[in-house]
Amino acid sequence: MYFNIDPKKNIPLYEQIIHQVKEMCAKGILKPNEKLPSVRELSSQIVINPNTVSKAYQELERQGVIITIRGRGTFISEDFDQTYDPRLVEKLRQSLKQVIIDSHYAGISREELIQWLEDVYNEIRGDTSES
Amino acid sequence: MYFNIDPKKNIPLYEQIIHQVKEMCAKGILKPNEKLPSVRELSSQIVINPNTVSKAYQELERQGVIITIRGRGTFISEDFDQTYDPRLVEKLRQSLKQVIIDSHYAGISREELIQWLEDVYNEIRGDTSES
Amino acid sequence: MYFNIDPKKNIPLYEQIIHQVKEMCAKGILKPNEKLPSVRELSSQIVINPNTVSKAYQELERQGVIITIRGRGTFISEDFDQTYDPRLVEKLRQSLKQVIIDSHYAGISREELIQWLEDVYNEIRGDTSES
Amino acid sequence: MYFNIDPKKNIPLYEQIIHQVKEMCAKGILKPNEKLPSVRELSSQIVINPNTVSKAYQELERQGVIITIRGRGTFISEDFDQTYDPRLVEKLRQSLKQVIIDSHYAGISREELIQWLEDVYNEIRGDTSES
DNA sequence: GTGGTCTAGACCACT
DNA sequence: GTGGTCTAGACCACG
Repeated sequence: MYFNIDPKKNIPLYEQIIHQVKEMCAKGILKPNEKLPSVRELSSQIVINPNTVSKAYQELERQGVIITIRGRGTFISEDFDQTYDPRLVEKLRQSLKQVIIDSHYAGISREELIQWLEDVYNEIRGDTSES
Repeated sequence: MYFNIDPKKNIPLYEQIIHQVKEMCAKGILKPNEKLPSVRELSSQIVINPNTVSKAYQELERQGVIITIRGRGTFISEDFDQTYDPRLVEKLRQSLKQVIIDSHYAGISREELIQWLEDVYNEIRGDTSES
Repeated sequence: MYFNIDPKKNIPLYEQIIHQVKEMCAKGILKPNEKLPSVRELSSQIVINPNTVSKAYQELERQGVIITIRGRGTFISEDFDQTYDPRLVEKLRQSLKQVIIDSHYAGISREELIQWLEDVYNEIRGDTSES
Repeated sequence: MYFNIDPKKNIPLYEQIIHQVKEMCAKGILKPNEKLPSVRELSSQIVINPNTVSKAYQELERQGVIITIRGRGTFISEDFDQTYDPRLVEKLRQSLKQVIIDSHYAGISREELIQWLEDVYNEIRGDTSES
C-alpha cells in the first residue's frame, strides 16, 4: 500500500490521503477489515505531520470508509451504508459538469472523456470482484 | 445573461463566475464577440466585491475565454486556441476519477453518471448552433 | 452571547463550544443568519487556541448548524435539514438510556428526570416561538 | 448473563462493561449478592484484555455497585447507599440536556423522547421484583 | 502501542 | 478582515 502525496499540488494534503484511501478501497487494493498504517507510521512514511494524517483518518471515518478502534488502530469498514444524501449528489453532479466543461475547453472530446470514465470503472470493477 | 452566484457554496466566488461564463459560452448562451458586463456592472448586479469580479475576468482572459479591449470592455473570444496542455489534461483526468470514486461511494451507479454526462453534452451541443 | 468554557471538565473544549452553540440556537438566543464571533475573536474571548475554535466551527458546519462564508465569517444556518440518520437516532437512544440508568443509581427519581426534561423543552420552546 | 461489547463503538470498552452491569442490575437481571464472573472468565468470554475488565470492576466497586471479597470473587452489592452527590447530579442534568438538544437537531420529537424514557423505566421497574 | 486533544505559531486563499 | 491548512511538539486515555 503506497501513498503518493505531493505537497506542491493545490489540493490539501489531508484530502490527497482521503482520495487515495477511497481509491484503493474502490479498486480492491484495500479490503474490508484490513488495517491501515497507524497515524505515526503513515506520517513518517510520507513525511508529513501526524496531525494531518489524523485529520484525513477522521474525515474518512466520518464518511464511513474506515473505522478506528481505540488503542488498536484504524481499519477499512465492512459496510458502506450509503445514505444517498441529496446534497452530496447535487454537489457531485455540479463537479462532473465542471469537469466536462473544463475538458471541453481543454480540447478533450466527449468520446475521450467517456473512455476515461470507462477506464476508471474497469479498475474499480476488475479488482473488486469477490474472488 | 443571468449569474447565479451563491456565497454559501464552498467554491470561491470568482471561480463560480469563471465556471458560469465558461458554461454559458459552451452552451452558446454567450456568443463569440459578445460583450460582457463591465466589472462594476456585474459586481453591483450580483452584489459582490468588484475585486472578485475583476479576478474572475483576469483568469478568464488568461484562459483565453474572453479578451479585454481597453476602453471598450470585455468580450467573448472568437477562437479558443486549445493548446492541449498535458498538465491540465492530467489534472482533469484526476478530477474526473475523483468525482467517479466519490459518486461510487455516494451510491450513484455507472449508468447514472453516464446519463449525467450525456445530459451535459446535450446542453452543450444543442445550443451551439455553429456547426 | 456568552460562552462558558471550562478546561477542567472531561469533555473536550471544542465539544463544549459545539454544545453551547447548539443550545443557544435551540433556545433562540442565536437566530438564523446571525453572525457568530470570528474564530480569532472567540478564541481570545474564551482564552483558547484558535484552532480549537476552528475545529468546533467546522464540526458545527458539518452538522448543518452554521455555515461559513469565505472571507466573511460564520453564520447560523437558516434551515436545519434533518436527515433522520438512523445510526444517530440509535446513538441518542443509547445515550438517553445511560443517563436514565446513571440517574437511577444517583437516586434521581423518574419524576425528577421528567421534570428536567420538561424544563429543557420549555426553554427551547419558550424562546423559539416566532414572535 | 450475556455481555454485548462492541469495540467499534466510540465508548471505551471498560465503560461498556460498567454500563451493562449497571443496566442488568437496574433491570433485575443481576440480583443483589449474585456472583459476577471473574476478571479472567469475563475477559476470555468477551475476548478482551483482562486489564480492561479489571478497570471496569474497579470503577463499579468505587461506585458501590459491586463488592469484591478477596478469595471469593465479586458480587452485586446489597445496598446502593446513594449519597446524592450534587456534582454528579449536575453532570447528569447536563448530559440529559445535551441528549435532548441533540435529539432536537436529529428531528426527534419531545413525545418520542418521553416514550423512550418510559420504555427504559418500564424495563427497570418490570423486572425488579423486590417491591 | 493506538488515536484524540490542545497549543503555539506560521502561511495562504478569499473577500 | 475572514477561515483553512500545516507543522512541531506536548499530554492524555485506552487497551
